[in-house]
Amino acid sequence: MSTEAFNAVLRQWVDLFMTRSHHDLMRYLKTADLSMAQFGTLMRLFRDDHCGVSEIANQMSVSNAAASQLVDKLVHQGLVQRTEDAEDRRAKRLKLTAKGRRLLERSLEARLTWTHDLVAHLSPERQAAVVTALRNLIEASEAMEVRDA
Amino acid sequence: MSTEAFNAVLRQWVDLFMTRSHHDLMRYLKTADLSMAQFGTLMRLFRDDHCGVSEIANQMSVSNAAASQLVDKLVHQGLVQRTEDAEDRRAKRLKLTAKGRRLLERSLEARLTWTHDLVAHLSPERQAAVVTALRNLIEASEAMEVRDA
DNA sequence: TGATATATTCAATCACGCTTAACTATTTTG
DNA sequence: CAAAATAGTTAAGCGTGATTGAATATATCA
Repeated sequence: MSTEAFNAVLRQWVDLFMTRSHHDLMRYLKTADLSMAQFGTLMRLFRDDHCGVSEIANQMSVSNAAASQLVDKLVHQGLVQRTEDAEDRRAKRLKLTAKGRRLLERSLEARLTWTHDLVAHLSPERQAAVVTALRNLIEASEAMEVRDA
Repeated sequence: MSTEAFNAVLRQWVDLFMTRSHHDLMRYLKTADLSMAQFGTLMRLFRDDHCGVSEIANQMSVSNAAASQLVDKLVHQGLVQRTEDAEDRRAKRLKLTAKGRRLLERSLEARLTWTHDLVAHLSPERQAAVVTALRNLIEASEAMEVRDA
């Protein structure tokens, strides 16, 4: 057992999650009129605000110019706030607005539509076990360094 | 506790998973030269092969014409097999090729890069608990009806 | 100070994917 | 059997988003 089983089951779960939630995400992005790169940008800012345009470019695997345009649209939509960085005035500091945060939260919600009935298929004991296990997983994830580029 | 806690922790996990794995997926799709819709199509076929063009269109929220073009590209890349349906000769039957399946599997792998060190941050007992819990989750998911459009 | 590197934006261009509309082939219906 | 509906493909046009190459402003270094 151990590592292999752990990775295998994690993989299986991700696989299942992705195949089931992809459709919902696509529909949501279409109604919200967001490109995948824009959505990724919002997610990046959700995780960590203090972030410049170059970092977005790197994150999304596009050019700096493209990232600049992309951010510009998000700013015009009122989803992102763009201010000068006081310490390095070449750089901009990007931040989600309250509106942007709300939109992102709804998108996560959209990916979970299919799980609404999931709880009914699990006994209370199993539900509790899942909750504990996921909490441990989350805790462990947060303990890890956030990988960069 | 119960349902609310269950949904909350599931949501939190999905949130974390998405924000961490999005970058890896983007990079992978870029190197594999796949659009998000193409990737979604592969995932759809991974879940269930016996599927026509219209269903892809519905799944991806695009027109039939767009789905047809999209599928055509995947066929030319050797990722999807397109054959006539023997029972209804108007329809086509789409299926992943071995190559398509491999590509999709690697893409799932790409999304799990960041979890490679995760196991080190969990005690063996907790690892075992996670494995059990996820297996239950997977089992429950598979017991559910697959939602359609 | 002068030279170089970094962060971002602007402008022009280009390519890709989507949409609509027309068309073929097959099946179903009345 | 004729008419209508269904499944899919093809073609033309369009819009969005990406790239490259400059331009601008700031920062760092020798």
